[in-house]
Amino acid sequence: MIAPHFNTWQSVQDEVLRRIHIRAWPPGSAIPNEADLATEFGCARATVNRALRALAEAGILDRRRRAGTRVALHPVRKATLSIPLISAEVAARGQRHGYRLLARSEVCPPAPVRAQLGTGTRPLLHLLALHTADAAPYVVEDRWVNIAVVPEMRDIDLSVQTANEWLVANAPFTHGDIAFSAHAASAAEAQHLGIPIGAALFVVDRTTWNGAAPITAVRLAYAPGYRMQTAI
Amino acid sequence: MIAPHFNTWQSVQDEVLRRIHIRAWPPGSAIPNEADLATEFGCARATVNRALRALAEAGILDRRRRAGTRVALHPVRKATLSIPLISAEVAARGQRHGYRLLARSEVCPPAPVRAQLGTGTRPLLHLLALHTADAAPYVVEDRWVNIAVVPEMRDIDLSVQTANEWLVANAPFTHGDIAFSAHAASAAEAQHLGIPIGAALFVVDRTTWNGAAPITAVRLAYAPGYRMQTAI
DNA sequence: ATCGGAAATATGTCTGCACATATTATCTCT
DNA sequence: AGAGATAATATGTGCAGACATATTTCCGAT
Repeated sequence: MIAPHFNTWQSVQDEVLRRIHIRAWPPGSAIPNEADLATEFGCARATVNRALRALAEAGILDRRRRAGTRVALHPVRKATLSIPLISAEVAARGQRHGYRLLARSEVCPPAPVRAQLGTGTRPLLHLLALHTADAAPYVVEDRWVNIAVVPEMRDIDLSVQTANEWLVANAPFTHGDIAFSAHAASAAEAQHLGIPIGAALFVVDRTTWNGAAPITAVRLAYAPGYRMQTAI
Repeated sequence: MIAPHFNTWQSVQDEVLRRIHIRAWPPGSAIPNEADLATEFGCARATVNRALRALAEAGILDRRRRAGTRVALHPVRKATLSIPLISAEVAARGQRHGYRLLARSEVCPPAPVRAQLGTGTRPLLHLLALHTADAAPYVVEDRWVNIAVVPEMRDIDLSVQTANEWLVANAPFTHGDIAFSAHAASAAEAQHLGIPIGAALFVVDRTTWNGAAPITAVRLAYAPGYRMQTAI
């Protein structure tokens, strides 16, 4: 038998996937170690490592030092979805993005926002805006900005530039969290989106920090019909 | 000035992030090439490559051969969210998972499902099931299975094992797509979940293929209050 | 000027080697 | 038998060098 030859980490990855797929390596089973696979595949261990590491990142394999590599028992497939600017999102749909600032104030936020950001009773900049796609309401943006860490924002004309655009360009964040849910449209949301009260809205809640300092919390309520899609 | 020394790809990554943050390398600007950075950081080019590649995968950097590396202009942050089995999801919340098969039939699917799977007018296995968490309704599962590619499924008792559990163990998929949206509860969904008709439901639509052969299309309608959360 | 091919360049990746590190297995002493 | 120290092992990662590949730039022929 002639030993097949895999010289790229992609081809190694494909071969590993193939074996998992034909159940030569069934879920839960241990696969040979990197050194053995490298010998069998006729390539360097680093190449095998690259392939297996990528598969582990994708959730297909479980790897632990000394314990070896096994095929994930519960293949927790990971979907990666990109979080674009709303203007880019609308443009990608081939529509024209519009934006209107509906309200702006500096007030003490309600308890849930305070808890989320951890800013206590300090007043924050509160913004309410409507994004449109080809003049149709697209998403209502309800945002709280920790004005203490980005005081420059007080002087920005947010009727021409969206808060998010200014923030991504001027106040980068180190980390954040994002949550997706469904909510019934409030009276205000219904009015801005031109839909009945109680309609099902796709809602994205995002909070971002720069180190320990909270930057902003935003709730995006998308008009009915919105789908967030990705490949797995 | 003493040249700082970075010997792990993580530390290189941290330093690059730091420079992006302090705007030494502002959005859109090109950063030095790998060889120069390796010299400056006192490490191998492979180490710099590892760090920059990871940042590119995260959407922080844009890299192109010959053109070099630049800080992403529109930081399309990528969120990765894992798609667990529902039983694992419920268990992770510290609740007990329950499952009840509500209906099972082999019929020709409606047009949207036919279009999604591309199986034409061939009859498919249709399943309707309710998952519970600590006896409370959790999610309604509406699934179509391409029985032609997994005929063994005809003989499975799906009242004890969920269709998804059987499928992940016996009919692995090569790729798929997943979409998230919000929908108003239908009469049937409202009844099964014990909620009013028209309540806002978080809906996940997932379709999977094995190569060119469609395997299954499933719609998961979660009970109100469900949040899908991840870090960015 | 313009178009096409050649040169230059930055990233992509492979190799072979070494050592680090986490975790498991084993052995020893009580 | 049990607890704690010790060895073994698989993965994680670093390094130096080499070649591959995609793109851009440059230059010469028309």
